[in-house]
Amino acid sequence: MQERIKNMQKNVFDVLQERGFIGQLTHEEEIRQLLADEKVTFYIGFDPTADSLHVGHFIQIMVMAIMQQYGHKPIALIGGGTTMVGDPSGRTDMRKMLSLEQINSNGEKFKKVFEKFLDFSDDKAIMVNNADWLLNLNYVEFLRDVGACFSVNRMLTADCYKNRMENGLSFLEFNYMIMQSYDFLMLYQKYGCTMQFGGNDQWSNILGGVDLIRRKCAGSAYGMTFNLLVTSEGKKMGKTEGGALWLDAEKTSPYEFYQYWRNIADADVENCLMLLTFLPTEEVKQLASLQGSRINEAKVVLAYEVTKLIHGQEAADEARSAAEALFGQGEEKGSIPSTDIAVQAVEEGIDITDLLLLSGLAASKSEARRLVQQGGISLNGAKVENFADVVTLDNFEEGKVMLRKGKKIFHQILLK
RNA sequence: GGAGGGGUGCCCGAGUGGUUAAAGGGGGCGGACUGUAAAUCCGUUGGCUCAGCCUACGAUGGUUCAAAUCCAUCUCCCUCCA
Repeated sequence: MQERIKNMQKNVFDVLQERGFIGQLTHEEEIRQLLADEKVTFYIGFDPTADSLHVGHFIQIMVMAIMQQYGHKPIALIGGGTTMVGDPSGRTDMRKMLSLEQINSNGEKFKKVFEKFLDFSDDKAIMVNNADWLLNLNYVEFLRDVGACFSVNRMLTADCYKNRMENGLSFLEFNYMIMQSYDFLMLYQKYGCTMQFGGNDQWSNILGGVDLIRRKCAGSAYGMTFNLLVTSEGKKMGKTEGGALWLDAEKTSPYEFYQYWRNIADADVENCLMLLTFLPTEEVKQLASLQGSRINEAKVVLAYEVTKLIHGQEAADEARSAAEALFGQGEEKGSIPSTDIAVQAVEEGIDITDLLLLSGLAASKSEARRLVQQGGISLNGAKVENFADVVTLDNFEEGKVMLRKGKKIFHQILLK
């Protein structure tokens, strides 16, 4: 807490820069100055394309939270309107079109997450949905009013469109940039929002809005982008077997979530601590400087802190003790992923392959067989030698059996 | 609307009548080594009642003893022209 108060005196711009958030800026000096002198209203947009947010979004949320700590006012924009169009940025093919119902239900889930990280009381932050102004636009009116301000020639030079020139780009998607630019204009007029932030991939969309505000209102607006979460090798982070690393506990369990960060590469520890936790910079530097296997201590802190932010202290504690139990010494308690099985199913004996299938450790029997043949499966700590092995009640201790796949994936089967 | 090119396994991409469950690469998974790291090496990567069978090369129908490969129709995409 003292740390935070001390930080208060610093310019939030410097904090963001020091922590490695900042990517590109439209006007570096002006932005820095404004953030130091004024209470700035800024926005970040989130398109509800899935039923949960993921780590990429979390960085943006961190920025909003930090900005708010320093007295600035975030607008969390839910892209109920823009999702109807679909952002082509960073994509090689067109997005699947989502139904309005789907978009709305996703948007509701996003809302809940924002409420967890931002203080919306007393107008300290607001949440808006661009469906409110985009869905009922009059086409011709809009074209004359806003469309006239965009040069197709210039739009085509934008990176996000350039790489779609080969694979094709529909007119629908081509309009995305205009939609997002219009959002910024709306928020500028309605809430005095003068800054838009986003991931690096949003650069051209943000520029579009800055330009539009200048043309329509002769106003000054600014944009800033943040580095995407990538590994030291430049690969996108936050990918798991199941796709993205989701923030929703239903889609990525706290234990899996914890393990993801616990297993991060050495070289990425500092960056992740800076971007994904509120730990003071000095502490992060110190943790990241640990040498050799001691760097694992930093990974534990990272995993614990991030899990705590997303899933709460209790879930973080459970995930940590589960990990300690499985990988080291420690009482076995906590949240190891598990599957229930009926007693009668086991009484007659169940094939190990079926059990692997049931637990989700293998996607097919062939895969299960392969895993066993390659020595990748163990049951209660003993390697399974034969894929024809049958698991019976004798294998259960206190109503459960522990399966392990590979070195790090554990799964319990609970008798029911 | 016209002319041309193309749709192959998770992705990229070879393959133009049989020996092709389909080269090669990427990614994934497992193993070895380690620190629950990285790098490296080895193996594996459609399914099943697994040395046998089934399903697969955009879709449907056809030619053939035999088709991802030939023909027809449809469909989607790309390039150029309008």
